[in-house]
Amino acid sequence: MESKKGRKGEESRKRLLKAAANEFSIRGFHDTKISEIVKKAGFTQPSFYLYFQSKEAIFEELITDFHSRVRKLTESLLLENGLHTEDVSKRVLSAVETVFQCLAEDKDVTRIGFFLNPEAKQMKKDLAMVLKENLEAEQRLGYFHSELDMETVAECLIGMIEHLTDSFLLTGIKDPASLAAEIVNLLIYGMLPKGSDVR
Amino acid sequence: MESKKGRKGEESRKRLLKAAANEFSIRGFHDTKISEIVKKAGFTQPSFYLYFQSKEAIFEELITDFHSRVRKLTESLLLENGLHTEDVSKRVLSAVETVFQCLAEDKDVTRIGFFLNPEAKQMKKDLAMVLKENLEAEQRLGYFHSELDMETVAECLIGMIEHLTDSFLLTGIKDPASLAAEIVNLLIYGMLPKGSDVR
Amino acid sequence: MESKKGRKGEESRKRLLKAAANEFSIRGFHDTKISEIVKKAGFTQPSFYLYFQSKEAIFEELITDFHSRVRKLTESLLLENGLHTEDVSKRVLSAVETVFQCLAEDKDVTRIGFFLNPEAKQMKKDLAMVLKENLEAEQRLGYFHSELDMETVAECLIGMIEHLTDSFLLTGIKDPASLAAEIVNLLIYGMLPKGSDVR
Amino acid sequence: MESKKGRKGEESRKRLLKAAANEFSIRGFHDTKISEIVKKAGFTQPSFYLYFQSKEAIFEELITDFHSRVRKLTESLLLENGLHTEDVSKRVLSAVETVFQCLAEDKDVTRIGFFLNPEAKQMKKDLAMVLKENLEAEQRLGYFHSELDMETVAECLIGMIEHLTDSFLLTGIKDPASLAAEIVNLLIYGMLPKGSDVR
DNA sequence: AATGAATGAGCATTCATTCAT
DNA sequence: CATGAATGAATGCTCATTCAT
Repeated sequence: MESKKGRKGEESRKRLLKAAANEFSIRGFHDTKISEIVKKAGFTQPSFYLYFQSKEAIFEELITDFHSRVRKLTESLLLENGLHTEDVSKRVLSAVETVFQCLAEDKDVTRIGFFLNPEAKQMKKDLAMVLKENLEAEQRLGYFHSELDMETVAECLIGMIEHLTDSFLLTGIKDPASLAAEIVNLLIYGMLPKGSDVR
Repeated sequence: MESKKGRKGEESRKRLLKAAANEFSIRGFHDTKISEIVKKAGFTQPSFYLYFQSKEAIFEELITDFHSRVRKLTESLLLENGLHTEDVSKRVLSAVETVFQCLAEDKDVTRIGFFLNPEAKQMKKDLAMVLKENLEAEQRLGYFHSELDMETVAECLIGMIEHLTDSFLLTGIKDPASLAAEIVNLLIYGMLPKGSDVR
Repeated sequence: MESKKGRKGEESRKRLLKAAANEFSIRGFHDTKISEIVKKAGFTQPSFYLYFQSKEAIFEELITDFHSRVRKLTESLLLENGLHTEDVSKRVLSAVETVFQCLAEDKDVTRIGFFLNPEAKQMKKDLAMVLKENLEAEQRLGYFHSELDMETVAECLIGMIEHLTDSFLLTGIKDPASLAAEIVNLLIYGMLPKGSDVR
Repeated sequence: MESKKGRKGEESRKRLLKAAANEFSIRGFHDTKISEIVKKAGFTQPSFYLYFQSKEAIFEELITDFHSRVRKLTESLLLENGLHTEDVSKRVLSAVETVFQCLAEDKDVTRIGFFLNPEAKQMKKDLAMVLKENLEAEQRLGYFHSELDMETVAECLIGMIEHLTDSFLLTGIKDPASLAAEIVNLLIYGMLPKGSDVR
């Protein structure tokens, strides 16, 4: 079922995946009909089953795709942890921007994997943990003040990323770079005016 | 159809609403079956249609409930804008806590109205606008530094609230007060250590 | 699903069972379509699922019906074993006739349970064993000659019953009494002419 | 379409027939899928249609094979009718054994042609008629007692053969010779003990 | 001689909804 | 106020079969 050979088959498969990603991202799992996926891809219904076992299966595959993309992201974030550029804010900025770039790669798939997928919660938790570790490393080096609970910070960061992705990134209103800048600027420097006595 | 009088009828209606809220919040709109709602409420299928026109209708009603709750929230936030306690952070804290309290009132309904509902986006946008206005008022009074784009701040705030609500509030892990404290502490004072030269 | 109350429901269920029995017996499991069963019973498709879980389920139920009928048969055969009328051939005749009568009770169901059902083999084996025991009891009393392997005899009997049922009983060509008479006459007295020296 | 020449083609055709016979005999007509036949034979689906017009066609061909085998059988039975060995029982034995031998030749094909095939009934009828004629010939010569209805006897014989074939021959539990012996012994001499006064 | 790719036609099943009581 | 019984409308999936190479 998935061991077809030729170039053409591989291409048809991709066409179906793309059509499915789009339909799922617009309509959600249940309101997406195989008949629509297949029509969008220019096939008839049975062709679908030439490449995928079921509606669930293709959904799963899209999610798995997203999963592996996120895995690569977390790995790259861990690496970044090592190299220390002169400025903390630059390092954090770079990390957040990397996240947004990853989420911008394939918008339909992101919508599915990051928002529709019921297991997305775990994925976000994982991502939060990586961010937390990076932040704690910086904290130990004295770049952030020591009382901050970095787990909370990481969760807040995830929340911001999530919301801004949904509202501005996937809608095409803003790009990864500026979203990252906004978040980091806010987070790092806080909202109080320059001279105010902090605590 | 929806204006039955008797005490008993009113009670049955509420039982159905409650059961529906729970089912929807667990399973989402499409995976929720009338048959399950009705079973949970201790009725048979036709009884459902004694009180609600359709599956959509009961979902809408739950959303409307949530909507009006949120409307009250925004109104109270606007009012709070007027009274100025000694400390900015206290005022912001109070506002954010109010939001969390509102979202904690009925968890099932919040899940539906804030996360499942496709129109939730608009509601969040509205909420963001109110927060933005409050923040801008404070900013004009010099409590926050002037370059901050308060729209972005408001959106970030919404993101954090959203995520923390989903992960900690609705799961019962944390309460409104502590969640509000965490967010505000982070947002207001930023992450840099006390003595660092800000900008 | 199967715990409906009213008289009417019970009646509808029976109508479906009857229609299904007929369709299955004519067309076999696979060529029988729910749509036909339902049409024959005067319903629309979904009604079917009001009473039966699936096509498999209704087939199973028919088979189970047949099974319990056969079980009663074997029990009555065991009882008959006790009462000894004057004549062996009469006793055997009565047993075989009982079998045919049982198989004639509901022809459609017999066709399904005795011929279509893949588990029919086991049922026939069981039936053969009961017959064998009865025959051996008679044999021990000296009514049959002692070298006969009663297991073989029972199997042959089953074969005859099976074939005559299929060819003459279910087609309505012959009745239980005459079929039983024919078989028993042949079996008991053999084919050789009266005076020939047996072995 | 069915008249390919080459050696290899002929061989492929046979491989398909064999695979089909096996699948059909195990699963029956409807539960047998072309895809399985073809996999078993080591081909891809379209190859099937290189040799057979349809699923029905290959089934028919297998049945026809069986048919011609049975035709040869009946012819040989008619011939045997002529040669009179000293003993009736030996002649009957030989006939029945010939039948079993024929049915044992290719078990898969027998299962298909003798049990699955809806036209098997007619074939059995034909076979019964031949047997009947043979038996009547013997009867006229005084070898069997004259009141016996040889049609019934023939039908009973068919029933026994059928059942024993299904239960013992095709399962490999017993061989043609012993099966024939058991049947004939029972049929010819009957079940009553030697000395009992017959009728 | 054989295959990768695609399709037409059909069927079981599900679910929201209604009718008569 | 409530229910037993029934249905219209979809949709996922399977399978034999064909086309182009």
